[in-house]
Amino acid sequence: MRDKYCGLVTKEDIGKTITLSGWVFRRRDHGGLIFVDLRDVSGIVQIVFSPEISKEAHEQAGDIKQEYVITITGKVDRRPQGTENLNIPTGEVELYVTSFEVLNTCKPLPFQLDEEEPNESLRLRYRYLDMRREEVKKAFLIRSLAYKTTRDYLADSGFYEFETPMLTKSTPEGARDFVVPSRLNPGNFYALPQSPQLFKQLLMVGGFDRYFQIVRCFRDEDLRADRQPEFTQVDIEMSFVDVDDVIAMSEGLIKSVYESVTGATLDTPILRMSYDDAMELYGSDKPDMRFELLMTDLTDIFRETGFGVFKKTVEEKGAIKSLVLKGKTLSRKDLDTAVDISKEMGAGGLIWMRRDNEALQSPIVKYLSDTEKAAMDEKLGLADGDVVFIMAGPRNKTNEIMGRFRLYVGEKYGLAAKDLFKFLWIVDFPLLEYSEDEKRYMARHHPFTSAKESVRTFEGDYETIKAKAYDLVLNGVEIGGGSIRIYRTDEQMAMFKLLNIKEAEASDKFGFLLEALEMGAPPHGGIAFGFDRLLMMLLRLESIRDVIPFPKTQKGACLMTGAPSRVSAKQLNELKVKAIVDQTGG
RNA sequence: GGGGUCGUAGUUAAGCCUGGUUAUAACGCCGGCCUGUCACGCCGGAGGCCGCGAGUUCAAUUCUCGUCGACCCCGCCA
Repeated sequence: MRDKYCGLVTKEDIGKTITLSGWVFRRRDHGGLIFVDLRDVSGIVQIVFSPEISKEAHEQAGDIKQEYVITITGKVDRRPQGTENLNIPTGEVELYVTSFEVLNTCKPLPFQLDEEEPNESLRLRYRYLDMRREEVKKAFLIRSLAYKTTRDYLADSGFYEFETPMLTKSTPEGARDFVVPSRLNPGNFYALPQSPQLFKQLLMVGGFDRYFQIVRCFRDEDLRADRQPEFTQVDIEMSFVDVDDVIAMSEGLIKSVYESVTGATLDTPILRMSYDDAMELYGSDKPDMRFELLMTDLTDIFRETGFGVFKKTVEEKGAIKSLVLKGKTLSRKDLDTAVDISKEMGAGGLIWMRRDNEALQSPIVKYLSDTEKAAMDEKLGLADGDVVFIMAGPRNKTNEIMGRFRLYVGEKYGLAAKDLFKFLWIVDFPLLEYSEDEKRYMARHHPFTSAKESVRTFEGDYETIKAKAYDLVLNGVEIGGGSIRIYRTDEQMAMFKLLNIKEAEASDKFGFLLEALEMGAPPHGGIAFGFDRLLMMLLRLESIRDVIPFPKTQKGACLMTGAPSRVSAKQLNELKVKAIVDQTGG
């Protein structure tokens, strides 16, 4: 049906008569001559219908319209001098059509493929048309390349590829599960995996040493620009490793994917930062490193202050944190806006200071002593024109809000160079987090994460225990995370105890894992990368939907198929499931 | 669960703040002309429940409320 791809016709083909097949992209009918850009996955090539070559073909070509599928036979020729199109790879040649056949017609399109991007709902409803658009096609071709790079790298590094069950067991902790009723076991449900976490650990117990899987995962939580209910992870687990081994392997993988996707070089090792430093300096566990704008702790300067807000913060052992914005001119209105924004973010307030004529100007400057002002000048290295933003309050909360405010300032004043890729490892996460809701400690990562010291024998403040867990961050977005796992039953049981998971519950939910740990489980650990997110970032796209062929809307709907939808009473009966909402009407 | 933005020919947008005659443009579509275009060009034409429902008003695309849908954010979520 064809001798080669449209986009691959070259000067080498001049003089040959070849057959091509594809879609009619654009046609330019000059009456006497008709030009058509014929498109397939590889690109486009210009074909010419001329009455001098074939009167019949030229006449019939009047009927072909946008996106008709045609197969043509014609002679490749060099374009007449002066009519070459250097904007396309095949622009020096064209085909004179001797005969063609319409393989399929196409109704008028719901949107044009070569113009402004249509509304996203429309794109998703007709995703198969949207995919014909150049930029969309490109994203999916690159996605395919990224699969290959990933598989090649991991296979070359001694990893074995496995598939793990999609119909599996609901696990507590973590995200809400999607559940699937079991017809053979009425009243019982499978859960779709949030990740293959336990299976990959069991593969290590099974002795496979290095596992990977490019795997679909499911989480029934609310969607965001970078979150879909089903998404793809590159899931990895390794035996006889510690943190540095997993990180080194990961850097190799990320480097090869990054380089194949972007064509640029990635220098490794990637910078590492402790969770504590990230929170203190950037107010985030996924700092955007494309711009500096570090937070500086001013608490010490105001130990003896007379200014009420700061005084109260010091007394309550809170923190006074600041950001210094250099080289930007802010109006009073800009500053007021910043205050409003900070309040929307949950700040009690935001204090701003401007340094002009070697003096600080601020609504609160009259409450500050000369010593305090001088100390600020020195600690922040202030120069005229600098703007200082200050927040005060409980340390963790203030860090987080200031961190979000930092991102706002970075965005508003264009501090982050758009073309940068800044990778960062966050390490030494706290193992536990106290949940006010549940009145107990929760595993920050998951309950199989090992600590940097034995949980079994630990005494003291549990919140100070650090986990052997790590996240990979790119431009302020988490693109992967993992940990070294607990591999001994006694440690695992101690961990469950810490999390207030009762022995009965533990054995009900994870009995198989606990048993496995008793049967010669090797030390092991791993990581999982958000494949869609990584691609989204590397392609500089705004939404994860742009790298997923058939994504869901924010309400979890597929606009093309209409899923989710109601099922028949018969289906529900077979499943012994009763819907609470009315199945017949709205 | 909460906050916000958007919804006007097939498509992308303008009009709406400040209500009033025939709702505007470009692309697409239909008809005609055109032998070197490549976002071809020129002439002509058709195409609108101004998302849906209610309210205010003499009068609503325009103002108000509700609702549906899409998107962004918080909560939630590795």
